[in-house]
Amino acid sequence: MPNNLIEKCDCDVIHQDVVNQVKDKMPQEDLLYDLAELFKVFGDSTRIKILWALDEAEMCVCDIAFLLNMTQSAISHQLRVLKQTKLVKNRKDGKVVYYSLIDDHIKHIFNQGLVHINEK
Amino acid sequence: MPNNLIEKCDCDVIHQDVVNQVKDKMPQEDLLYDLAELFKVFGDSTRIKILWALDEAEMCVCDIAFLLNMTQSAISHQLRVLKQTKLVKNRKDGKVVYYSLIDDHIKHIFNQGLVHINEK
DNA sequence: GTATCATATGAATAGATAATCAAGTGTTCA
DNA sequence: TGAACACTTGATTATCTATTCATATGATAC
Repeated sequence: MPNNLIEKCDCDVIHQDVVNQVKDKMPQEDLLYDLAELFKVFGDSTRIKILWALDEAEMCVCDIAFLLNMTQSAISHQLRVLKQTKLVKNRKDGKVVYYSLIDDHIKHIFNQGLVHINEK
Repeated sequence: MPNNLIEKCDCDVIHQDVVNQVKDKMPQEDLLYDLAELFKVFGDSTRIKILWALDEAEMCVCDIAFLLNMTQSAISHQLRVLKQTKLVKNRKDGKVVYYSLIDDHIKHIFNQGLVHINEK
């Protein structure tokens, strides 16, 4: 154990061999952080609904707000988040802005999540 | 539009046909809520790390705390969340509590997430 | 121009949450 | 029995976040 590290766990029963083995197999810190950030985006039912809806059809902000019975402002804020995460794109037609999905893996990730839920 | 509903969007350009079509295809509100709750659990890098680690090997609280350089208490709190979500289980051996994964879909969900990240 | 409409945005607020700290279980072992 | 240990738990706190409200932008139509 390097002595320049302040280890926060001072347990005696640590299984060093197992821990080292696992440590070697763990992905980069950054990658796991990015992964958590992605799931954080999915971790809100409003955004889940928006993504699910956009997987069915391209829609304008107004349509989504009406569909989910929420204010246009709330939807707009969430669409901003989804756009920053590169999950949705938009096109402008006059005053109206149409949103659609970028990534076609999304539904697959959702379905895998549902598998877990149905098994509980 | 049923007049007993307070619609929060009063736009004029709503594409009624599209909205209705999407509405029919949307899963139950509860299901999408549960799905968001699941992803919320994945939306924290500490929990992601714990789950990834436990996918490699069964470990005690102490091992995980040491591996992630966090306090045992913080890990214990997160393990509680993961247990409530039925993502991990534990067994007791004397003073030591060993945790392991329940669901083998988890890694698959993570890998799908990574596909999205790598495509950005 | 200006009125209207669809959307965006910034500030504010209420609610959620992750880590910390301190105290509590329950087990082992001397 | 009681000290030591692995872990849990409850309260607290700092931080984050989703919605709301008010206002801004940018396009259309008159």
